[in-house]
Amino acid sequence: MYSIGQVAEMFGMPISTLRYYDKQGLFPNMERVSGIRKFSETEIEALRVIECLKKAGMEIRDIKQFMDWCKEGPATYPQRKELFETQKAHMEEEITRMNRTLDMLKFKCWYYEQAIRDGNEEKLAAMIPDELPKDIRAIYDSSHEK
Amino acid sequence: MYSIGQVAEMFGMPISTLRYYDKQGLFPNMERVSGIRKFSETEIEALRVIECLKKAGMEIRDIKQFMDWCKEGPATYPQRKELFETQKAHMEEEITRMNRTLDMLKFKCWYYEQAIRDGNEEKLAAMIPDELPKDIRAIYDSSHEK
DNA sequence: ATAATACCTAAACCTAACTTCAGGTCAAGA
DNA sequence: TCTTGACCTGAAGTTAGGTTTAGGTATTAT
Repeated sequence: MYSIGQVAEMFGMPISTLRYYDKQGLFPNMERVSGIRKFSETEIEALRVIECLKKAGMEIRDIKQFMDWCKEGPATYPQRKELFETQKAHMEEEITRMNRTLDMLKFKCWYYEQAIRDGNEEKLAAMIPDELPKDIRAIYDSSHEK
Repeated sequence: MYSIGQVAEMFGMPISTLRYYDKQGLFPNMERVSGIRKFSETEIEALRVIECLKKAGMEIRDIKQFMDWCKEGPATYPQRKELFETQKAHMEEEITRMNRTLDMLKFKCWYYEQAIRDGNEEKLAAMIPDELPKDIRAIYDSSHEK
């Protein structure tokens, strides 16, 4: 059994955040001894889950939903699975999108390297092939003004 | 030359957002005719850049900085390059982190598939090898309570 | 005895990026 | 003429995910 201060220390997060999570219902089983929160292994594990799910971009609302389903028992396995399937699809989409953005950033880095070397952007215009993806061209074109 | 309404239509965004961007200084060269905003090709291009940079997770503040540097001319090439290098590193880190999270989500999907098939989680305990990354074990362990 | 800690609460505050609102200008159409 | 529609402004409201504040309790150290 840990006090809120100990848990905050363990996870390197402010006490206020733990109280906030509790208020949002993320520790539905937490005990109290004369008003004071007692974090058991259950809550420690829940906190690890919370960190994971937050990294997955899940909102507090949805994390609470998950915690509530866990509390309800095996009948909610399908819902829990569905939740993770949705989250997985979302994350895959995000990664795809981010890789596209990364390509653009790489192009921009290359572009400015050339521009610095040449002293101006004009010579570059001729070098940029027309088949660049539209968003990369956009970012290229826009660098023209002034 | 486009009106704010036309641009909003073109980009599928609310007029209020365009006014907000303008107020934040993202269109430093925009003309006005008797108080009314006139979006030229320059602003259209700027808007495409804004969309790209927002996807890269850049804040409005930083996008404004970039727009201002563009206005200042070639002397700011190094700063602009630096901005994109930083953003690129940040995005690469993000992608790495997200792939780890994705692994966890895949595990969770698999896990619940088994749990649903078996009807309970107990049989699974024996199947989970000890060498699982800590965060995956955490999410596994936590599914135990109740 | 008293003062420092560690805990508690409700409620106000914070930031980013918008959105909504209330009130005003101006040109074109019925 | 009058009213509709597109534009303008500053200011207030919104949402998420906390953080800070003000005031209170309970235990421990001096």
